[in-house]
Amino acid sequence: MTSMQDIADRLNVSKSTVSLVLSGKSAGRVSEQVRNRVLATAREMDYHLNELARSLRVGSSNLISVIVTDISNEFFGQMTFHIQEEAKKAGYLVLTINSNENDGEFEQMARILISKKVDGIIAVPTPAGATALKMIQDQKVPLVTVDRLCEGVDADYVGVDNYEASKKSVSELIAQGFRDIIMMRLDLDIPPLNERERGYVDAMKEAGLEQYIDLHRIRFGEGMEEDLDRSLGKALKSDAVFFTSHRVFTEGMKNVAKVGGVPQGQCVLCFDDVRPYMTGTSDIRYIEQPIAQIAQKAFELLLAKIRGEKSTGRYIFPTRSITRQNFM
Amino acid sequence: MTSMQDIADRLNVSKSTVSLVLSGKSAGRVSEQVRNRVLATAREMDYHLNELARSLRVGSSNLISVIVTDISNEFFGQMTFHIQEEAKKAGYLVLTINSNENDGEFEQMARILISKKVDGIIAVPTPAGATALKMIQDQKVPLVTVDRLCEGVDADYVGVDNYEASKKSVSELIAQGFRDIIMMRLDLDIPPLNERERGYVDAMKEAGLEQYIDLHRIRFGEGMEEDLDRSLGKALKSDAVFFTSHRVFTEGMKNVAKVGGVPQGQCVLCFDDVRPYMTGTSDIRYIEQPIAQIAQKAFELLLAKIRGEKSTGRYIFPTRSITRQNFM
DNA sequence: CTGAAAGCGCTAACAC
DNA sequence: GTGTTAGCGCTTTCAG
Repeated sequence: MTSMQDIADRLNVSKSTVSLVLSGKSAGRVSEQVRNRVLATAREMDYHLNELARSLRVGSSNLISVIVTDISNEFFGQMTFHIQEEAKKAGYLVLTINSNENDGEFEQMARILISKKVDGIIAVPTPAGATALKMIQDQKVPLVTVDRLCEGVDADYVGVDNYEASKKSVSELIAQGFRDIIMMRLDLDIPPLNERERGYVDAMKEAGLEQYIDLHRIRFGEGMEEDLDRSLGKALKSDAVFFTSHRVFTEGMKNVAKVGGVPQGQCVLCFDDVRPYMTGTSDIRYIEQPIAQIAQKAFELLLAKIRGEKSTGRYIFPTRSITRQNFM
Repeated sequence: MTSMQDIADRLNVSKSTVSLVLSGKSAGRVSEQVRNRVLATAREMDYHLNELARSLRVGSSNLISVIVTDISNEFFGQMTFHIQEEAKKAGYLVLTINSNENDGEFEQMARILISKKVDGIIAVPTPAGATALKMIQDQKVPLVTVDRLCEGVDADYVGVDNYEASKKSVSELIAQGFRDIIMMRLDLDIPPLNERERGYVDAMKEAGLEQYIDLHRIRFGEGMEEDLDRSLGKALKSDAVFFTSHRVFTEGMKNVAKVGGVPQGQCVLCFDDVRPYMTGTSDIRYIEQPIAQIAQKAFELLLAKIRGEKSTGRYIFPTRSITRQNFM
């Protein structure tokens, strides 16, 4: 394919002149005439810049990466989408990576990204992702973590107060007369889920309902459906069920479909937007995280880091409890 | 950061030797002793290959790109996910790009990807994406198109028979006694939606139900909610409503939530997996596209192209109609 | 078995 | 205003 040299040869100018023109740095340094001829031949010869060469030379790739644990989780899908839109505005492309909640994959991917010389990484750490995060930092690649705080790693973080959000929503349910509230959570040892569990447990205790506390741990991946099947029998007899994440909710719903739907009078509570599911007569509510804001903040922090900012911070955004009333 | 030269200097060997070892090409060309010392110091000095330099030298980046029109559409989200998994196995990373159904963005992104020297592109073309596709082909970047056939461009294509799938499902509804079946489709001039519409219309006509044909076009983006609001009044009074894509379905469901859910006895039909929505007493069915297979085939074709395959082909996969019975 | 040297395509000093 | 030159970090002949 055509290179700057090719254009230079054709025009009998040097490739530095061509470079100046094509990279828009010709202002006052190249004559109008030459400029136009370069531009014209570039078009004519169907020239496309070789970013690889440019990146190698200038030491930055205009590429960032977003590593999430499960892209098929709508929450992360949305987050990635918003980060991409922000990145696009700033002239960055984004490599989307899926770690599948797997520490090994996370580390391996971090290694590859370092090699690729990405300009920065926004990551949702896997359960034991600290080593990978440290490797990223050792290589001086700008890093911001999202959704899950990783203790022991001094990196920017943006997320929500999962404990408070969970506790508040459960307390609301209790105030409205629900007693037998059970919780379905994934069997992953990650801070958000642990916090949501703690919020639930504390809310129940404070209301004197410890005898109703009922926690179901659902395996992530292999065995999920089986666990869901087993737990759902119990769930169907309760007053309310609290799904602690979008993924366990949708999977749970597939199972609920098998047994004829959510029982009359039961309330379903879920973390993350499930608006499209609030269609029937059943009472479905959810806790909304401000995804767009989280994504925006994460990218903003990353950009600051890329531009040399040293200090790190933790940013907590507020959640909202959504009940159907909000739509009427 | 450490380079091969640094390691070479430390060991008093040449960087070519280091390169040989580190790229695994040392078999029988470098002594066991030197090999081990190189490996050890590389680890010690925390060496990470600079892929940019390698790519520039060898002329390939181990990077492919997937361009979809709307990543927040679950169908495309899943597709991207599966392509990523396939790519990972083959040692490729994937740049996920969102064109937002916009021809201009599509073309601009194609241009950037060409500059980035991606090894191949899997694209869902925008409505008038032919020029961008041609540009990609002119630059000899391997290309396969998915979901939407772009007439006038000789590229690999993988998708489903939208006309047949739509017609068959509508005919089934009619056979089961539904008459007043209305269709909700996005206002995008793209082959799959046009085909699905044609399938619906033909099924209705063949059953002598042309007087019931009722097509609602919903704007994509700005105005979507407004259009949905207007159309849904009508929809609620019909026997059945056919949403032609996942996006219009979920958006529609948000609206349905406002008015108290799907009316008793009404049937909702949709393209693409909506299993988690089949929870209530309402009759929800869907047409399933074999996403994983489509993704796999697309990547397989791309890989073949990357490896030099010249001929192009079109691959059509079968769909399945899913009704609740399948889950019992 | 190991080293020297060229070059991928570009940018940025620095000269003229 | 324009050209020369060096060099980003790597791979790959080609010698020895």
